[in-house]
Amino acid sequence: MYIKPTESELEILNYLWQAGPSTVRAVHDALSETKDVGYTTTLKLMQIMHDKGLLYRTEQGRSHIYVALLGKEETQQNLVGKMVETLFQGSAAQMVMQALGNHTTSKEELDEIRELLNDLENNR
Amino acid sequence: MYIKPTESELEILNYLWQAGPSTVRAVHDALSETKDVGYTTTLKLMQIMHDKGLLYRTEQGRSHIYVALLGKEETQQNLVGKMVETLFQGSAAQMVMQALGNHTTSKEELDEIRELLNDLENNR
DNA sequence: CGTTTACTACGATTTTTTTCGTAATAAGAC
DNA sequence: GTCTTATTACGAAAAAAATCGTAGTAAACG
Repeated sequence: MYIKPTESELEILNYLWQAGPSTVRAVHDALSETKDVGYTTTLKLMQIMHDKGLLYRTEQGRSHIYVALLGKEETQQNLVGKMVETLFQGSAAQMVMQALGNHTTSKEELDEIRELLNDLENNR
Repeated sequence: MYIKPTESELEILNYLWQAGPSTVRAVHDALSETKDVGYTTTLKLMQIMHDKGLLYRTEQGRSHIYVALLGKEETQQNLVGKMVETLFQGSAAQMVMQALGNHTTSKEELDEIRELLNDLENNR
Protein backbone atom coordinates (compact mmCIF):
# COMPACT_ATOMS: atom_id res chain seq x y z
CA MET A 1 0.00 0.00 0.00
CA TYR A 2 1.26 3.37 -1.04
CA ILE A 3 1.31 6.16 1.55
CA LYS A 4 0.67 9.57 0.13
CA PRO A 5 3.11 12.09 1.57
CA THR A 6 1.60 15.30 2.89
CA GLU A 7 2.73 18.62 1.52
CA SER A 8 5.33 19.22 4.19
CA GLU A 9 6.59 15.71 3.85
CA LEU A 10 7.03 16.30 0.18
CA GLU A 11 9.23 19.29 0.82
CA ILE A 12 11.45 17.14 2.96
CA LEU A 13 11.51 14.32 0.44
CA ASN A 14 12.40 16.78 -2.25
CA TYR A 15 15.40 17.94 -0.36
CA LEU A 16 16.52 14.42 0.42
CA TRP A 17 16.19 13.38 -3.22
CA GLN A 18 18.31 16.26 -4.28
CA ALA A 19 20.88 16.19 -1.49
CA GLY A 20 21.03 12.52 -0.58
CA PRO A 21 21.34 11.25 3.00
CA SER A 22 21.11 14.20 5.36
CA THR A 23 20.77 15.29 8.95
CA VAL A 24 17.73 17.08 10.30
CA ARG A 25 19.91 20.14 10.58
CA ALA A 26 20.71 20.16 6.89
CA VAL A 27 17.11 19.63 5.91
CA HIS A 28 15.91 22.28 8.27
CA ASP A 29 18.46 24.84 7.16
CA ALA A 30 17.43 24.31 3.58
CA LEU A 31 13.71 24.49 4.25
CA SER A 32 13.94 27.55 6.42
CA GLU A 33 15.40 29.47 3.51
CA THR A 34 11.95 29.63 2.02
CA LYS A 35 9.74 28.87 4.96
CA ASP A 36 9.47 30.15 8.49
CA VAL A 37 9.47 27.13 10.71
CA GLY A 38 11.16 25.97 13.91
CA TYR A 39 13.85 23.32 14.06
CA THR A 40 11.85 20.99 16.26
CA THR A 41 9.00 21.10 13.78
CA THR A 42 11.21 19.74 11.05
CA LEU A 43 12.65 17.22 13.48
CA LYS A 44 9.22 16.02 14.51
CA LEU A 45 8.07 15.74 10.93
CA MET A 46 11.06 13.64 10.04
CA GLN A 47 10.50 11.43 13.06
CA ILE A 48 6.91 10.90 11.99
CA MET A 49 8.03 10.11 8.46
CA HIS A 50 10.42 7.60 9.93
CA ASP A 51 7.59 6.02 11.92
CA LYS A 52 5.47 5.83 8.79
CA GLY A 53 8.25 4.17 6.87
CA LEU A 54 8.89 7.07 4.53
CA LEU A 55 12.41 7.57 5.76
CA TYR A 56 15.18 5.30 6.89
CA ARG A 57 17.66 6.54 9.42
CA THR A 58 20.94 5.58 10.94
CA GLU A 59 22.81 7.00 13.88
CA GLN A 60 25.88 9.04 13.29
CA GLY A 61 27.40 10.14 16.56
CA ARG A 62 24.80 12.13 18.42
CA SER A 63 22.69 12.81 15.34
CA HIS A 64 20.78 10.87 12.75
CA ILE A 65 21.21 10.59 9.02
CA TYR A 66 17.98 10.23 7.10
CA VAL A 67 17.37 8.71 3.70
CA ALA A 68 14.21 8.82 1.60
CA LEU A 69 12.65 5.41 1.17
CA LEU A 70 10.28 6.54 -1.55
CA GLY A 71 11.89 6.92 -4.93
CA LYS A 72 11.62 10.25 -6.65
CA GLU A 73 10.30 8.92 -9.95
CA GLU A 74 7.95 6.50 -8.24
CA THR A 75 6.46 9.32 -6.20
CA GLN A 76 6.21 11.71 -9.12
CA GLN A 77 4.46 8.95 -10.99
CA ASN A 78 1.99 8.40 -8.24
CA LEU A 79 1.12 12.02 -7.75
CA VAL A 80 0.94 12.92 -11.41
CA GLY A 81 -1.16 9.84 -12.00
CA LYS A 82 -3.54 10.82 -9.26
CA MET A 83 -3.83 14.30 -10.65
CA VAL A 84 -4.54 13.00 -14.14
CA GLU A 85 -7.31 10.83 -12.74
CA THR A 86 -8.98 13.35 -10.49
CA LEU A 87 -8.42 16.58 -12.32
CA PHE A 88 -8.26 15.52 -15.95
CA GLN A 89 -10.65 12.58 -16.09
CA GLY A 90 -7.79 10.24 -16.86
CA SER A 91 -6.54 12.08 -19.92
CA ALA A 92 -2.81 12.56 -19.65
CA ALA A 93 -2.87 14.49 -22.89
CA GLN A 94 -5.16 17.09 -21.36
CA MET A 95 -2.78 17.59 -18.52
CA VAL A 96 0.17 17.85 -20.83
CA MET A 97 -1.54 20.64 -22.71
CA GLN A 98 -2.15 22.58 -19.55
CA ALA A 99 1.37 22.04 -18.35
CA LEU A 100 3.05 23.07 -21.58
CA GLY A 101 0.66 25.87 -22.39
CA ASN A 102 1.67 27.91 -19.44
CA HIS A 103 5.29 27.33 -18.79
CA THR A 104 8.18 28.45 -20.85
CA THR A 105 9.86 25.39 -22.20
CA SER A 106 13.08 25.43 -24.17
CA LYS A 107 13.46 24.12 -27.72
CA GLU A 108 15.60 21.30 -26.39
CA GLU A 109 12.92 20.18 -24.04
CA LEU A 110 10.27 20.37 -26.70
CA ASP A 111 12.42 18.19 -28.92
CA GLU A 112 12.83 15.71 -26.15
CA ILE A 113 9.10 15.47 -25.81
CA ARG A 114 8.75 14.95 -29.55
CA GLU A 115 11.08 12.03 -29.32
CA LEU A 116 9.09 10.58 -26.50
CA LEU A 117 5.93 10.91 -28.56
CA ASN A 118 7.52 9.01 -31.40
CA ASP A 119 8.71 6.28 -29.08
CA LEU A 120 5.28 5.91 -27.60
CA GLU A 121 3.72 5.58 -31.00
CA ASN A 122 6.21 3.01 -32.23
CA ASN A 123 6.13 0.80 -29.20
CA ARG A 124 2.60 -0.45 -29.49
CA MET B 1 -5.30 35.80 -3.60
CA TYR B 2 -5.95 32.32 -4.85
CA ILE B 3 -7.52 29.86 -2.44
CA LYS B 4 -6.37 26.33 -2.92
CA PRO B 5 -9.27 23.91 -2.78
CA THR B 6 -8.84 20.93 -0.50
CA GLU B 7 -9.16 17.44 -1.86
CA SER B 8 -12.84 17.07 -0.98
CA GLU B 9 -13.57 20.48 -2.34
CA LEU B 10 -11.97 19.44 -5.58
CA GLU B 11 -14.29 16.48 -5.91
CA ILE B 12 -17.23 18.80 -5.61
CA LEU B 13 -15.80 21.31 -8.05
CA ASN B 14 -15.19 18.51 -10.48
CA TYR B 15 -18.78 17.49 -10.41
CA LEU B 16 -19.99 21.05 -10.78
CA TRP B 17 -17.71 21.66 -13.75
CA GLN B 18 -19.02 18.60 -15.45
CA ALA B 19 -22.69 18.93 -14.53
CA GLY B 20 -23.15 22.67 -14.27
CA PRO B 21 -25.32 24.35 -11.60
CA SER B 22 -26.52 21.69 -9.18
CA THR B 23 -28.22 21.07 -5.88
CA VAL B 24 -26.47 19.54 -2.90
CA ARG B 25 -28.57 16.46 -3.50
CA ALA B 26 -27.26 16.00 -7.01
CA VAL B 27 -23.67 16.50 -5.92
CA HIS B 28 -24.06 14.18 -3.00
CA ASP B 29 -25.69 11.43 -5.02
CA ALA B 30 -22.87 11.58 -7.52
CA LEU B 31 -20.12 11.58 -4.90
CA SER B 32 -21.62 8.78 -2.88
CA GLU B 33 -21.32 6.50 -5.86
CA THR B 34 -17.64 6.28 -5.23
CA LYS B 35 -17.35 7.46 -1.65
CA ASP B 36 -19.11 6.60 1.57
CA VAL B 37 -20.15 9.86 3.08
CA GLY B 38 -23.26 11.35 4.69
CA TYR B 39 -25.49 13.90 3.07
CA THR B 40 -24.89 16.55 5.71
CA THR B 41 -21.18 16.21 5.17
CA THR B 42 -21.50 17.19 1.55
CA LEU B 43 -23.93 19.94 2.51
CA LYS B 44 -21.56 21.36 5.08
CA LEU B 45 -18.64 21.25 2.69
CA MET B 46 -20.58 23.16 0.09
CA GLN B 47 -21.66 25.71 2.67
CA ILE B 48 -18.06 26.20 3.67
CA MET B 49 -17.06 26.55 0.04
CA HIS B 50 -19.75 29.14 -0.32
CA ASP B 51 -18.39 31.03 2.69
CA LYS B 52 -14.92 30.90 1.21
CA GLY B 53 -16.16 32.24 -2.08
CA LEU B 54 -15.52 29.07 -4.04
CA LEU B 55 -19.17 28.61 -4.89
CA TYR B 56 -22.02 30.92 -5.71
CA ARG B 57 -25.54 29.91 -4.82
CA THR B 58 -29.07 30.94 -5.44
CA GLU B 59 -32.31 29.81 -3.84
CA GLN B 60 -34.63 27.62 -5.76
CA GLY B 61 -37.72 26.85 -3.72
CA ARG B 62 -36.62 25.17 -0.54
CA SER B 63 -33.21 24.22 -1.87
CA HIS B 64 -30.11 25.90 -3.22
CA ILE B 65 -28.46 25.73 -6.59
CA TYR B 66 -24.69 25.96 -6.48
CA VAL B 67 -22.28 27.09 -9.16
CA ALA B 68 -18.49 26.83 -9.17
CA LEU B 69 -16.81 30.21 -9.07
CA LEU B 70 -13.39 28.84 -9.90
CA GLY B 71 -12.94 28.03 -13.54
CA LYS B 72 -11.89 24.52 -14.46
CA GLU B 73 -8.96 25.51 -16.64
CA GLU B 74 -7.84 28.18 -14.21
CA THR B 75 -7.80 25.65 -11.38
CA GLN B 76 -6.09 22.95 -13.41
CA GLN B 77 -3.50 25.53 -14.34
CA ASN B 78 -2.90 26.47 -10.77
CA LEU B 79 -2.56 22.95 -9.50
CA VAL B 80 -0.48 21.64 -12.35
CA GLY B 81 1.71 24.71 -12.06
CA LYS B 82 2.22 24.12 -8.39
CA MET B 83 3.10 20.52 -9.01
CA VAL B 84 5.61 21.45 -11.68
CA GLU B 85 7.25 23.85 -9.26
CA THR B 86 7.37 21.66 -6.20
CA LEU B 87 7.79 18.22 -7.66
CA PHE B 88 9.65 18.85 -10.91
CA GLN B 89 11.81 21.85 -10.06
CA GLY B 90 9.89 23.98 -12.51
CA SER B 91 10.44 21.78 -15.53
CA ALA B 92 7.12 21.22 -17.28
CA ALA B 93 8.87 18.94 -19.74
CA GLN B 94 9.89 16.62 -16.93
CA MET B 95 6.34 16.34 -15.78
CA VAL B 96 5.08 15.73 -19.27
CA MET B 97 7.45 12.81 -19.61
CA GLN B 98 6.20 11.26 -16.42
CA ALA B 99 2.59 11.82 -17.38
CA LEU B 100 2.89 10.37 -20.85
CA GLY B 101 5.26 7.60 -19.94
CA ASN B 102 2.74 5.87 -17.78
CA HIS B 103 -0.65 6.41 -19.25
CA THR B 104 -2.03 4.98 -22.40
CA THR B 105 -2.59 7.82 -24.77
CA SER B 106 -4.27 7.48 -28.14
CA LYS B 107 -2.64 8.35 -31.45
CA GLU B 108 -5.06 11.23 -31.82
CA GLU B 109 -4.03 12.69 -28.53
CA LEU B 110 -0.38 12.28 -29.32
CA ASP B 111 -0.93 14.12 -32.58
CA GLU B 112 -2.69 16.89 -30.74
CA ILE B 113 0.28 17.27 -28.48
CA ARG B 114 2.61 17.40 -31.48
CA GLU B 115 0.60 20.24 -32.88
CA LEU B 116 0.81 22.06 -29.61
CA LEU B 117 4.58 21.60 -29.59
CA ASN B 118 4.82 23.13 -33.05
CA ASP B 119 2.66 26.05 -32.05
CA LEU B 120 4.77 26.69 -29.00
CA GLU B 121 7.93 26.70 -31.05
CA ASN B 122 6.58 29.02 -33.70
CA ASN B 123 5.09 31.56 -31.38
CA ARG B 124 8.26 32.90 -29.88
C1' DC C 1 36.09 18.26 35.25
C1' DG C 2 32.62 21.78 34.35
C1' DT C 3 30.19 24.41 30.86
C1' DT C 4 28.35 25.19 26.60
C1' DT C 5 26.30 23.48 22.52
C1' DA C 6 23.79 20.60 19.41
C1' DC C 7 21.13 17.10 19.20
C1' DT C 8 16.85 13.82 20.07
C1' DA C 9 12.55 12.48 22.46
C1' DC C 10 8.12 13.45 23.57
C1' DG C 11 4.01 15.49 24.86
C1' DA C 12 0.86 19.06 24.12
C1' DT C 13 -1.28 22.50 21.43
C1' DT C 14 -3.00 24.64 17.37
C1' DT C 15 -4.75 24.61 12.91
C1' DT C 16 -7.03 22.59 9.13
C1' DT C 17 -10.08 19.37 7.18
C1' DT C 18 -13.69 16.14 7.39
C1' DT C 19 -17.55 14.24 9.45
C1' DC C 20 -22.13 14.03 11.25
C1' DG C 21 -26.10 14.62 14.52
C1' DT C 22 -29.94 17.46 15.79
C1' DA C 23 -33.21 21.00 15.17
C1' DA C 24 -35.93 24.05 12.43
C1' DT C 25 -38.71 24.61 8.44
C1' DA C 26 -40.98 24.62 4.19
C1' DA C 27 -43.03 21.87 0.56
C1' DG C 28 -45.81 18.21 -0.98
C1' DA C 29 -49.01 14.24 -0.28
C1' DC C 30 -53.20 12.79 1.16
C1' DG D 1 -55.22 20.74 7.93
C1' DT D 2 -52.04 17.03 9.30
C1' DC D 3 -48.30 14.11 8.32
C1' DT D 4 -44.33 12.85 5.88
C1' DT D 5 -40.28 14.12 3.52
C1' DA D 6 -36.52 16.87 1.88
C1' DT D 7 -33.92 20.52 2.81
C1' DT D 8 -30.90 24.00 5.30
C1' DA D 9 -28.47 25.77 9.47
C1' DC D 10 -25.47 25.09 12.96
C1' DG D 11 -22.63 23.37 16.41
C1' DA D 12 -19.64 20.10 17.80
C1' DA D 13 -16.61 16.32 17.42
C1' DA D 14 -13.18 13.51 15.21
C1' DA D 15 -9.22 13.02 12.37
C1' DA D 16 -5.23 14.62 10.17
C1' DA D 17 -1.41 17.70 9.81
C1' DA D 18 1.70 21.07 11.52
C1' DT D 19 3.85 23.50 15.21
C1' DC D 20 6.61 24.15 19.13
C1' DG D 21 8.31 24.09 24.05
C1' DT D 22 10.71 21.62 27.51
C1' DA D 23 13.64 18.19 29.17
C1' DG D 24 17.27 15.04 28.78
C1' DT D 25 21.76 13.87 27.09
C1' DA D 26 26.03 13.21 24.82
C1' DA D 27 29.80 15.48 22.56
C1' DA D 28 33.01 19.26 22.19
C1' DC D 29 35.50 22.90 24.25
C1' DG D 30 38.16 25.10 27.51
